[in-house]
Amino acid sequence: MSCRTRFAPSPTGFLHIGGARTALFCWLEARHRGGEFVLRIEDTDRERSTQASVDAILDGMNWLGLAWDEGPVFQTTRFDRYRQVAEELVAAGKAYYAYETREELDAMRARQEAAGIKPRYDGYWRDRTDPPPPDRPRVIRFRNPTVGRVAWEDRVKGRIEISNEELDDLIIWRSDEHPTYNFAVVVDDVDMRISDVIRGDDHVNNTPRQINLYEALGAPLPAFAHLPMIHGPDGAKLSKRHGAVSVMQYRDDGYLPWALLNYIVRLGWSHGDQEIFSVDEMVRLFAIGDVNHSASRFDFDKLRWVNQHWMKHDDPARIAPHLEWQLRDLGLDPAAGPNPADVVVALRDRCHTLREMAEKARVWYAEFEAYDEQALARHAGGRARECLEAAHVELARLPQADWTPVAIDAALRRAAEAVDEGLGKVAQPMRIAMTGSAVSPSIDHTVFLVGQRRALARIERLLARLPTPAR
RNA sequence: GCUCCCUUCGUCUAGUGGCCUAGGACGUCGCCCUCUCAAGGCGAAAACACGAGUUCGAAACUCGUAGGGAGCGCCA
Repeated sequence: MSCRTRFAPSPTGFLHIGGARTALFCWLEARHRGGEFVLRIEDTDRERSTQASVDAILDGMNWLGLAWDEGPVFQTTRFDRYRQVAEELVAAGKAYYAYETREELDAMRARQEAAGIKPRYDGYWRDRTDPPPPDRPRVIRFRNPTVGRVAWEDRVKGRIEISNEELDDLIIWRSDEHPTYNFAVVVDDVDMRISDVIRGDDHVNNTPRQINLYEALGAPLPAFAHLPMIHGPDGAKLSKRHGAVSVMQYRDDGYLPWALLNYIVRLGWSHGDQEIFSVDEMVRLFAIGDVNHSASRFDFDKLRWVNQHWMKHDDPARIAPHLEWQLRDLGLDPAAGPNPADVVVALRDRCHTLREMAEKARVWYAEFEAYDEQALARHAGGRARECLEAAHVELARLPQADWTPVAIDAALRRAAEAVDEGLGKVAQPMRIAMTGSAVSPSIDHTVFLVGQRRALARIERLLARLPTPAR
């Protein structure tokens, strides 16, 4: 059987980090083995499912670049099929009608909990042949085996075994004519010929009853792989405060999609000591069997480091479009300044996200408002005026074709020499002239990106503000 | 309560009985480099949850204990 995996979110929210990693692992396993990856939307719960969530999930998948080969398949389009299978099971004696009301079931559960035993359906209608009572809700329950054990070799966790005595006769068809989750999943996975069910380990407990369903349907069992959870930095469940926001929030915050993938692939999976993986490498090296058993915590510091790594080591031209997106998001016009790829080169050692990069790039796309007074006080006194004047002379002299960081560096060094000072004495006032502050990338790049005309104008602007020396 | 799962530096992890005086990475700290800020280089502190057992030998295997997580719906 060739490899077919699926990612099956329910559209009741956006795609968050946990879902994204599940999707990634499903996608990687399929790609690695040359198989197919199916996207299925589990929208049987009409109350909670929304179109907005469907769109949000699709957006997230697209942004991450996790392309699916089939789907999205909506479960709501398959109700006839679920009903047909449920009725076949009844006809085959593998499922039966039951007529309890919700209130009766709640009361049964309450009694069992009070008695300190695991709440389970008592099987009242399991073997009853009396005619159906009138005016009662009717559901279909699966006739779960009562003896024996269910076991499977989980591809992540190893052998897991549970006694059938722990299971009860689950409802597969609700009184409101909807299938239930555990049933729809199995019918879909069988029909879609899913070979590897990869999902969060909150589903381990569902697996044995699903296996029984497979067997009742006479369907071949897929391999199961249950992924450990991802927690927030504090070890608690991911909440809005930390990771449980939409993956799109990571785009807004300035993370590269492939950097986010690199970070999350290492949550629970590793390949020796390697930390950095391109998407191609992940596909080549990933194997679901190498995934860890234990939950992990989301660490923003490491994500930021990985993101910077990719900003530093990728082709700037590949980063530039993402920076442009951020510039626009800040209300800046990328056309009103230098080539964004050059900005990437100047700033990538100094920031961890594209957001920070765009904010720092502001001075090249718009005039800055005011000078940093503290910077002025520290660096604009002494011989700052002479240094700036010398720099102005040298920079004005540069032919346009020589407006490069290398030539600018040489020019500023000549200026420093002319006033008999170290480069630092020229660089700091220049920095203030260029950006208004005492912090910026190396002075040659800073000046280069401002552009020649604007650079000269900015020197003049600062000179005009400095007190005229008494001659 | 019952069932299932998990447990190596603060965090992500390497480790499949001797290569472990437990390795790497993020973060932290120190030094170097330096036109600011970074980045980079070098270095440091930092972990096998606990207890028994198996074995010549255990981070690794077994059993217990503790701690954490998940599930026990006509939710998914």
